Amino acid sequence: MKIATYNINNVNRRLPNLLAWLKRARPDIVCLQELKAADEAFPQAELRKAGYHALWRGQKTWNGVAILSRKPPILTRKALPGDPGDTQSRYVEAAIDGLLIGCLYLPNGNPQPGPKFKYKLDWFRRLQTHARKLLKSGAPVVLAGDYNAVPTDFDIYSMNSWKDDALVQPQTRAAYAKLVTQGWTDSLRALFPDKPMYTFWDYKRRRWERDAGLRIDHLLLSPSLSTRLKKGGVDREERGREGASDHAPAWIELR
DNA sequence: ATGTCGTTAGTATAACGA
Repeated sequence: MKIATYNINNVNRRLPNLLAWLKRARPDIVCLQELKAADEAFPQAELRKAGYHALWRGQKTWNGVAILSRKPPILTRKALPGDPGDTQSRYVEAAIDGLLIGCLYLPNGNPQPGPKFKYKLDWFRRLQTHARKLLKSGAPVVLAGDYNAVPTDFDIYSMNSWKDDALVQPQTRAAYAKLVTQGWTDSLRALFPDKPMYTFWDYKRRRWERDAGLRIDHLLLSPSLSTRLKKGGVDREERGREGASDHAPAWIELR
């Protein structure tokens, strides 16, 4: 079973890229982030035609998450618990084919310090709480998405112009590490301990051309799934295509 | 400090988020 996460950076603008990639990569399940589309603007019909069911929580202009799947999904959550006042569309969760899939878009948090960074850390804490409950349930869980967290200096081409960025701050890294040490497996790092495995290249300053990337999209596996991890990768070539998102799809295959 | 890309408000450009 192939599971992918892809920050699509506007699902309607990138729809041709998305459809072409789905055809090439043939994933069974895809977590999408940054739909940047209201619920009613989600391209459900086109994706259905391409063979995918979808569950989504959209939002005009910003955020928005979706889960695509070849088999019909069962919605389990449309928001991360812990703050009923949080109106941003950043989490959707579903049961598909014996798995529980959490699709998340963690806040960027820039500029830091400030209210946006506080929101990021608060959101991270809520994710830790929810993730701990999922682990305790014993269910086979994949938590996939754009974490907006660079786990270590090895996950970035250079720290020089990112020192003050929310993605690399010690608090961000500590929050990610604390989450993983609950018992999750960072699949791509587990499969490739010696390769950076970047998933994002900023549009600015020719960062794609220079391979100045960051690894911020992650697929975390609960213990029962970590033993089923067979293959994984990043479809880097998607980042180089015409009209591409600034992220590339990251994927795994489970036995 | 800057870079890029796209959206929004609201009609030309500036601000904003990522």
